[in-house]
Amino acid sequence: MNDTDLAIDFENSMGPWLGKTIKIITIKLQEQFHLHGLDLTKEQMVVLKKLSQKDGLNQNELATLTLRNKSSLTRLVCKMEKKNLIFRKTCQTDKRNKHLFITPLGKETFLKCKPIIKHMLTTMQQGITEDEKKTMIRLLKQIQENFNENTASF
Amino acid sequence: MNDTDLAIDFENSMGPWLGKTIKIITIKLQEQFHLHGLDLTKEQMVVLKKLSQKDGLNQNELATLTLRNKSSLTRLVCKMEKKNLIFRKTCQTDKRNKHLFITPLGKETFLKCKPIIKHMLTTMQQGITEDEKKTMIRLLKQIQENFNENTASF
DNA sequence: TTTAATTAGTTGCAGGTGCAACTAATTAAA
DNA sequence: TTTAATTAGTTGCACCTGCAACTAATTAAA
Repeated sequence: MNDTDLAIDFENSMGPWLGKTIKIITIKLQEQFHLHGLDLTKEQMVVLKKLSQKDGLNQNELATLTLRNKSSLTRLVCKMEKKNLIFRKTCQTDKRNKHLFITPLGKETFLKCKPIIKHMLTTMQQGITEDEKKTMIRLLKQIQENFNENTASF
Repeated sequence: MNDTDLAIDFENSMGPWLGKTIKIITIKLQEQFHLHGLDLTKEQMVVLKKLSQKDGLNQNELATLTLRNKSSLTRLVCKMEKKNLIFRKTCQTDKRNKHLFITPLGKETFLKCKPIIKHMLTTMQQGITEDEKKTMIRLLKQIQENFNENTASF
């Protein structure tokens, strides 16, 4: 195996570009939350979003939905519970499960997030056509499938 | 402002798709490092990559290059120095600066990374044409620019 | 029915992250 | 030249993350 075989054209690969882009988006989003006086992280926002879509998910389901380790999720929801954004309720038919519910404060907070996120997504899409956006999403889905399919070799 | 105004079509927005994709990539990459017996994080790999491209960068330069807070970078390079992947050298002409250099072990480690990354990028690109890849990168660049340009309003 | 395996969630440990306050070194200004 | 402003890097604090070992509850198997 010579040097040429190992050479990677990083600049023409999607990986690094994806990484840099998501980093910028994350920084800007956090900046906006702070600027609007929202004491909220991106991760907490996603939890609020998921519970807004489907209240009462248990921790395991939410961890799977958000591609998060269950231990990570435990701590995330602990903090959100302390901040009174959500609350936990042990399932009575199966006491292992803890269902998560969004509180009125959580709902209110998420409502405040929405225009910020909307502005974010609009800014992000400047100079990009609807078709290009659809292409982008299609390609991202393809990448995700590539990794799901290749669980064995990858 | 009614409910319709606040509605966001998350599933047809690039943001969430980007977030999920990069998350999967990160998990898979870390998995591969571990499977190949490499005691290395994605972040440490990126540092090795940057120093391979340009040895002797100072911490400030490297922080900017990697879109990382300088305090975060301090800790990252501390750990990498302890693992003997890189070493620090205080600049003699300006003692505030600390230049970073890759060690032989660092070089060797990065060399071991390369085929893994290459495999990763190849897998990622399955079912995606060269043209589509170029489109994707162009759109990602556009998104990055959108945020750079709109620093004032965003 | 008693035991074994599985499942949901928690906790210790190690790592990555940003912000703000700090030190030390350098440069600019009074 | 003495003082003030700037710059590079570090550290405390708080947060997010995964792995592995753990508890408690439930289900399957002997």
